Amino acid sequence: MARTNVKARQRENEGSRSSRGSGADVLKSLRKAIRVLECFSLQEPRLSLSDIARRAQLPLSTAHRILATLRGAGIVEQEGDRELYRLGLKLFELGSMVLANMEVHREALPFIEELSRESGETVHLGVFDGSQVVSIEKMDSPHGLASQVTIGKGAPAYCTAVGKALLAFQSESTIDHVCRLGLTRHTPQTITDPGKLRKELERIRALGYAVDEREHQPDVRCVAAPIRDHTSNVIASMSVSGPATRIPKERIPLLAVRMKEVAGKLSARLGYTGRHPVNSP
Amino acid sequence: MARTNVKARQRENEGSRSSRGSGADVLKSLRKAIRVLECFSLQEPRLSLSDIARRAQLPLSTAHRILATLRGAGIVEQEGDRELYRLGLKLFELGSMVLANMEVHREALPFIEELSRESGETVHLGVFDGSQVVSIEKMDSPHGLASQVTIGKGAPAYCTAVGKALLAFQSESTIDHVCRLGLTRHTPQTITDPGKLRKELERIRALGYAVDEREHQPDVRCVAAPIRDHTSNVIASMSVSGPATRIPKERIPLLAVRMKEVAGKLSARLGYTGRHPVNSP
DNA sequence: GAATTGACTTCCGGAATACGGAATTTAGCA
DNA sequence: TGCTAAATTCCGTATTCCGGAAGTCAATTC
Repeated sequence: MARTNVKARQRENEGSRSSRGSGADVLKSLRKAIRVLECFSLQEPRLSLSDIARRAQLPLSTAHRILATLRGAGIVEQEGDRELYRLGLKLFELGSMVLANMEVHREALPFIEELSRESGETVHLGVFDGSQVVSIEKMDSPHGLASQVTIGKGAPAYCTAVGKALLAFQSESTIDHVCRLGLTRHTPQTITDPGKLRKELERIRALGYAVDEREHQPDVRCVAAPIRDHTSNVIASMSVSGPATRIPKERIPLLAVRMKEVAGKLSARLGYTGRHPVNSP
Repeated sequence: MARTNVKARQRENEGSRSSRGSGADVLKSLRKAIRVLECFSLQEPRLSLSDIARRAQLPLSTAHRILATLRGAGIVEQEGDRELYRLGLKLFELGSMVLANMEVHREALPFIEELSRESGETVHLGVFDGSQVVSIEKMDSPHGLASQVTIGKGAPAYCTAVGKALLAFQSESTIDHVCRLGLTRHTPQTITDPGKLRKELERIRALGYAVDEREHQPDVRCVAAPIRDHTSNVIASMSVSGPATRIPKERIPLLAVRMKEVAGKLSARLGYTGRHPVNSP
């Protein structure tokens, strides 16, 4: 009995330590391996053992053991025997499967192309990962400027059109979470006040589209509309974006109408009927 | 001296046991987690706990614990609390980084577009994962037929043009490995005899390009050429492919010249100078 | 070319951690 | 409402992993 209580208490403590809600603190070894993978970034795609050990806060021998296992599975790669590590092909294969199975991505492709052609600007499709926007498709118009955003890389949700169009339809607690992570200023126009952000999201819900008024990159405007699936939940959003000179404020209302129209068509293809949300108890 | 030899032999044994290069049998828990991820496929992207436990040959409770941890990290996702599991966004993010950091992919894009436009056929860029080809980019010509191949999915190395162009320049032991895995017949033209395959690879090395003579898909012909980097190693290959009616045998020599030319240009951009291979001791 | 340095790799005993069978809960179905 | 199949949780055990330390290797310096 005494023993059981001790264990239970230990588990509780561990739970509160992670402070991340519905996660699990179990499988510490696996968590460490994930920490190792998270060390890699677009900026630093190649890391040495000691770099990784430092970043993941693991002893050298532990990091080494994890990397050896990951390498054996093709999840990380290493040129020679004593070279830098990088993420491996297996990870790419697994990652591609995520997209291939994402219905919205498949269904969106023709709409994205159509929008890109008719607007002459860059079109984005993004989903929400709980705190950031992940761009899952982008198409640059041949005439437009190539956009800076990379597919697969996270971008802030609170200062991009795609992000705000998604964030506006998330739960209150999710919005709280994003605010708590901090609203970092990227341009003079970035909304950094949680109160103002909430007002903005309110407006987005009312209008049915979001505008990025040079809030993320200077001199870039975007217009985005939310996409719903058969459960009526907003699961993605779509934007057009371009240099502020080419997308003046006057052009926004028309673009917004068009984006809402296309997002509506796409939502319909995903089974959205406009009825009340399906409750998941 | 003696000691060093013993160690070297041990390493060799491990290598041959796992049959995948320098694997490691350490970290069983991590290996189990990887087995779980490998259960998912394009055909079956959504699996229940018991499906996964069966496929990965794990007890239910173990599989459940692993999935809970992976879910906590966003590597797998689950709609409701008791729904099917699927691969998660985090995996997509990690996977995209692999491509973004792959120099050959970046540098190849303009060449791929050029080839696709001028040939009017589908163009592929692939790399070798040790036993299969992984397509890392593909571009369908607007006039051509949309190809069946999916980016990120592995395809056989021994019966595709991209695959053979890569395989021809791999080590003898790698070629052995591929033969040992089996040369499955896909069409009447598939080369299923290891001896004949070796002859074919020989020919490819001599000519500098590979032809898929309807060996993988019936009535599809491809021509591929290898791409080298600054170490002179073949690291990727590029192909044009189309229906046999539109790519008759007579057209192959010209296509081959063109593919070799483009592959050469791309290799040059990757630092290939045509000098002798850099030896890695 | 010997010695120093810094980084990577392996070893090993202890104990924390993960295992997995069994019990419990949940949901769907008859 | 009771039944079945699946998911989830429990908990004692012992397997597996941990991580400090010793060993190896390669590059650089003197």
